[in-house]
Amino acid sequence: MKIERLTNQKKAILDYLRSTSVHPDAYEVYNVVKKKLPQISLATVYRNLDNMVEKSLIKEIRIKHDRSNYDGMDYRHNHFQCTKCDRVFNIDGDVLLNFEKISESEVVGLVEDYSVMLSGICVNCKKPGSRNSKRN
Amino acid sequence: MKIERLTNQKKAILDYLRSTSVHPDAYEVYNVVKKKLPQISLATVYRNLDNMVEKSLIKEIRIKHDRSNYDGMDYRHNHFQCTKCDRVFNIDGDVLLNFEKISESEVVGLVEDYSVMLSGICVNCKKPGSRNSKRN
DNA sequence: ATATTTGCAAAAGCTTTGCAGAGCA
DNA sequence: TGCTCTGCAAAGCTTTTGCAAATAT
Repeated sequence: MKIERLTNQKKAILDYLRSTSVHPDAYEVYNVVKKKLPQISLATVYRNLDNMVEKSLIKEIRIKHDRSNYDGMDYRHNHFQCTKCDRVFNIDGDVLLNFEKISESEVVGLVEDYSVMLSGICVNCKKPGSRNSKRN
Repeated sequence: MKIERLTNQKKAILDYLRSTSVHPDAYEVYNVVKKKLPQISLATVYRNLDNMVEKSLIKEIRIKHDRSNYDGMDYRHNHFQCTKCDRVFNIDGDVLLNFEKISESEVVGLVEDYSVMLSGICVNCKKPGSRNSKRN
């Protein structure tokens, strides 16, 4: 992995993502950061976002089907997406343990559905000597 | 909403998605369906996938960050994604109620993390007279 | 019969990449 | 100084769209 340098661009992007809960996409990040660094380029934003996702400084989430959005909050949380306005809200606390509490009290709104994505190492990749690699 | 016609193309696409658990993307669907209907076009596949997602015949899921994948299984389930090979496996049963059982028994593999997306109507959109609409 | 759906090709939109110069360590 | 990072522009990919012909009902 490449050696890491802390540039103003990277700092500004991370600062912004840490300060907001609007889950912006790359272009929104670009527009905000451009106020501080007027000649930053969109390509730099993309490169840094990728970089920060890779080292788990931020998370990539899917809100719309044609782009990535980014979540810079550094505490564990989950999400609630409104099916009317598409906005995504953060849900603090452990959803799995408190699902009934959350849906009953309607902390964020009326919960109608949910989907869970577990992640980890699958049975195949756990086998000793397994050389599975990412597919295209 | 438009009146609906059942074309061979739509039938073939749905048949394929109902028969597999590989969560293909649009291009993979196109390549499989092309064996039955050699001159089907990729645009038709996209149009029908959109259409079927809209009326909840299938689900759109995000496996890779640059495209949509599709899940045609018509029973309720959730997913487990391997961080090594990126493959996505179905998890039957209620993950929220059986999370410990699933992670302890390692049904699909070693569960290291999870994320939950709830959905429904947010507090704002629930307000009477609310006219929130989808954002770009 | 006729309005929807398809195929084709082109366009659109998000994201990535090559390269020369700028800037961090 | 040396090597990474940036900005710019172009390219790459996935997805969408216009339009005339085909097709479901």
